[in-house]
Amino acid sequence: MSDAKALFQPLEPAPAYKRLCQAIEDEIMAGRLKPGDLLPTETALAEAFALNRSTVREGIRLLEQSGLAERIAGRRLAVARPSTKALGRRASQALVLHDVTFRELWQVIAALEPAAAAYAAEVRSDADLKALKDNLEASEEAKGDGRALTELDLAFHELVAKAAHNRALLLAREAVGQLFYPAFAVVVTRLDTAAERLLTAHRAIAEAIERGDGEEARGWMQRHIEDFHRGYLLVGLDPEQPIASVNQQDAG
Amino acid sequence: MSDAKALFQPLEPAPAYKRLCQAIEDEIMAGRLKPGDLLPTETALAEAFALNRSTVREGIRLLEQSGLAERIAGRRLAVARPSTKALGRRASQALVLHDVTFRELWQVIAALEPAAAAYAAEVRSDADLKALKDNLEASEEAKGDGRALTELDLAFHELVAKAAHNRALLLAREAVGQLFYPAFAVVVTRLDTAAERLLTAHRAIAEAIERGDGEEARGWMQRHIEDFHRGYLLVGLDPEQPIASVNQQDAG
DNA sequence: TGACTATGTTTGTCGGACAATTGGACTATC
DNA sequence: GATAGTCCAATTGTCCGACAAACATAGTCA
Repeated sequence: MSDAKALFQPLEPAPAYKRLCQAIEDEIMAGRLKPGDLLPTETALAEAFALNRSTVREGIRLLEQSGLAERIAGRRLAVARPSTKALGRRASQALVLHDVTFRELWQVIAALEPAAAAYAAEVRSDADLKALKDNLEASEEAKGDGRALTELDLAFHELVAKAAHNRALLLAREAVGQLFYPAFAVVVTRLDTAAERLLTAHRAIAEAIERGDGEEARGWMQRHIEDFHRGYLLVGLDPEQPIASVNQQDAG
Repeated sequence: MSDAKALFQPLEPAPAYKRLCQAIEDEIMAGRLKPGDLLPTETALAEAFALNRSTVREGIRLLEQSGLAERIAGRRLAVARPSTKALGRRASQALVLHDVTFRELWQVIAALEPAAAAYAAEVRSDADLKALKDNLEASEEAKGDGRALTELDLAFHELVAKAAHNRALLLAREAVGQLFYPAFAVVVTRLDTAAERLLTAHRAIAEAIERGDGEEARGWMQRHIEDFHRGYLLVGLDPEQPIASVNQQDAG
């Protein structure tokens, strides 16, 4: 039994619409279809693959959803690169459905963010730096408004990651970053010292990045992330609960 | 012009098949549809949404591709959690299409793997440990076979991540880990010292995890990852080239 | 009881059809 | 000559109806 399973491949008994999707996907991954290239029209595809247009359309939906193709100018279908945002959204969604806990997410950003800060200090551009400073300024003004400050904090961290000029890093943290929103909002809102500590850390990180001091940036970011964890505990939330339940948890 | 873009939202007259997908997705994310639940049949959905079955089928394809639904027993459609494997595959694909470089991927791994090793040392189960030891044993025997050793190395790192019992971490590294395969194969094959160094590191990591010594595990893992980077350079590959081009690069 | 068959259900695929939208060519107006 | 309006062809979104194959179930037969 197990031998047979190892011996024989699935032999492609997939429905036609899946095979069509796979075929186009292969063309894209092989580089024969480049991002931006227009795909044939549905009727043309139907003819080429000897399938009905309905079937072709189903296959196209798969491509569309995987981000490998998108409607250009509302109409024609063009090859595209899956966007970081969309992928991050999918990943976040999946993590929520898997009841991922705060601890799990925190451990990931605790690993990624300090690294991002360090690399940012090494390779940031002037535009990156300006964006960080603008964010700092806005944060100073939003010090009282928990909701706004939360969004600015998330934005700050994303800007740091962008400054590191590393798309893999950006994608990885995008997936987990968004999920912290509710948790962070609770901490910032309930802990009156949180806003000031946050700003201190952000200022220090931005400054270290400006000076090009990677180790300093890494260290501040690490403490900043650990601070978040402490805040989460102080506010009375349980790190072992699914992140999706933050709204329900009694954080009184 | 730029004002108009900021003023007006897209207004979202999305096609029916997208709205259907969104509607079901919302039900899932709200928890009213749980993983495992059977979705209505296509005809039932068509009736419920007052759409044609063809249109419903297009919407279903979107759900299917996003991993939120899958065919159970070949036929009926059931709510599902997007699998880590599938998500990782999509992410890998996206990274390749974005011409992500070795450097970018390596920086992510360099941040994640040491953390994974440290956490693994703290929370690993006996089964995790056994899997690691089995892998070590197999690796000893495959010392000569570059191809096999490459696969075993990737497996070892995945086992470490699994031992950390952190699904977010697992997902993040899955996306980048697979992409290293060709790069790693080249290094192991061309550098005759690589196999031995690799085994030494793996042994030390496994031992530290067994002892529950997180810092030791982290340290060894970190050096192990840095070693990989050195090997990549020694073999003559350029870290700033897209990872997808490893096969083309002259690594002589 | 267990194997077998009949039947209805559900999906995969097909063919054709039509309205709405869009891009482009063409024309009219200032 | 540039702009606006008009028309036409192409393309997509949606619908309708149909049928074969795979499957689940119940009923049948040994």
